[in-house]
Amino acid sequence: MARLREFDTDVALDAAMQAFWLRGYEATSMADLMAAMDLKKGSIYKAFKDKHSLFMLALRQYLEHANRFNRQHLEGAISPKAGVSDLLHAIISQRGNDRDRRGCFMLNSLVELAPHDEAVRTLLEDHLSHMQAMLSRTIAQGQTLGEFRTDIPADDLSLMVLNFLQGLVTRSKGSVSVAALHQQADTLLKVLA
Amino acid sequence: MARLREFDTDVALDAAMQAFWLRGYEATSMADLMAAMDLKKGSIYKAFKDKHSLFMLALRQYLEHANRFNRQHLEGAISPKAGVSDLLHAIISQRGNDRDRRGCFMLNSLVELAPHDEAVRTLLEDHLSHMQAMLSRTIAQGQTLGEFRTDIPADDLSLMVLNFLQGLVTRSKGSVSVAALHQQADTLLKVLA
DNA sequence: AAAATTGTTTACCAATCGGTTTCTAATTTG
DNA sequence: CAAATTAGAAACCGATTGGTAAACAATTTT
Repeated sequence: MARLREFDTDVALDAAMQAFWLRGYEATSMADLMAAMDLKKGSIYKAFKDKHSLFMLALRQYLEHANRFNRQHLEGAISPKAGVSDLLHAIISQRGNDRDRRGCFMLNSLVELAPHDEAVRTLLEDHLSHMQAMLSRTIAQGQTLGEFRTDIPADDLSLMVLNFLQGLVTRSKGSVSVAALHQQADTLLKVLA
Repeated sequence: MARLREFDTDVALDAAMQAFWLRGYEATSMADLMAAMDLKKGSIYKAFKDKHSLFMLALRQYLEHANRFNRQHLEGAISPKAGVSDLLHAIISQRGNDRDRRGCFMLNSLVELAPHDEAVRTLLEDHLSHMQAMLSRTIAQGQTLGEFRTDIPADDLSLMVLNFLQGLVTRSKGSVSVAALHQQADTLLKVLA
């Protein structure tokens, strides 16, 4: 080890994530990244190899953060049903603060890159199935407590919630009121009971 | 009028649509479009103004086609509920034939461009609200026939179907079996009854 | 302190980007 | 046929793309 790095890798990575999140992979140029990360091109390439590797790291960081967020809301409530409700409304509230319509970085990447980029595809595949498993566990608990209908397996219900959620976030890329989204979430919860 | 056009505008536009559909707006270069449309650059610019105008025309053409498709399946069945079922399974069947994981051109554009491109955003906004209105009408009919639950307004149910559908198509950008998607659609139908 | 090693900066690279200009070919109108 | 008009082909445009090489600066090891 000789000269030491002058910047914090995590801070720089977070800045890169914000840039990719805002514009997507293709539309984010190295110039954009340099500005966002406040680094010269050489430093970026030395620390993160290339644009694609940097993107993968940024995406991984986002997924870890999203995972923590989801688990906290899903399992931090007083009951399984309250957890599902809390998660839905928390995600919708995030959309309300999203003035640039950035949406969900995971879904953006799924749409833009998953079809042509196998590394992205498998990474997101794993994330989605993990999230579904978590949801399914919570819903199954709620079923034993009588909070959710039992005529449909928890696995199927969790897939429905996930589909609903993904559609809702995608839809929020257009112009929809946050209040309407909250109402849609309540409709889903009613249907699950 | 002097010399007449050697190519069919609609055929060329359809080819452009395929190209944009496959890779998205940013990732599709003029060279890609030239190859897909089998035209030289000059001809494209003379006939379609520029890349963005060409994209808007291609997107409009797609939306018209999608609209016909949706209406035929939704209203061409023997009952409202059969129509909703038909539409869901027809869309899923399309995903099964989508080896390149192109997904839905409308949703791809919503995710990639709607946040930064107002023309795209309003166009898709109109399309989505029109589709929701159509769905809502069909579901309301089904409610009077006793095919759908009446404890939730048709407007809310239609939003749920739309969200579900969008999430499902987005999800199919990863690796999911068509059979699983059909099952998820049946779960939704069960919940609507 | 000298050598070795690593981070930062600057300049540079070929390739490609979307778009235009120029020239030629074809067709209509007078 | 001649003039006018429009389509198509090819060359060309500056700007930008992602990525690299080289020079310089800082730190560790000997």
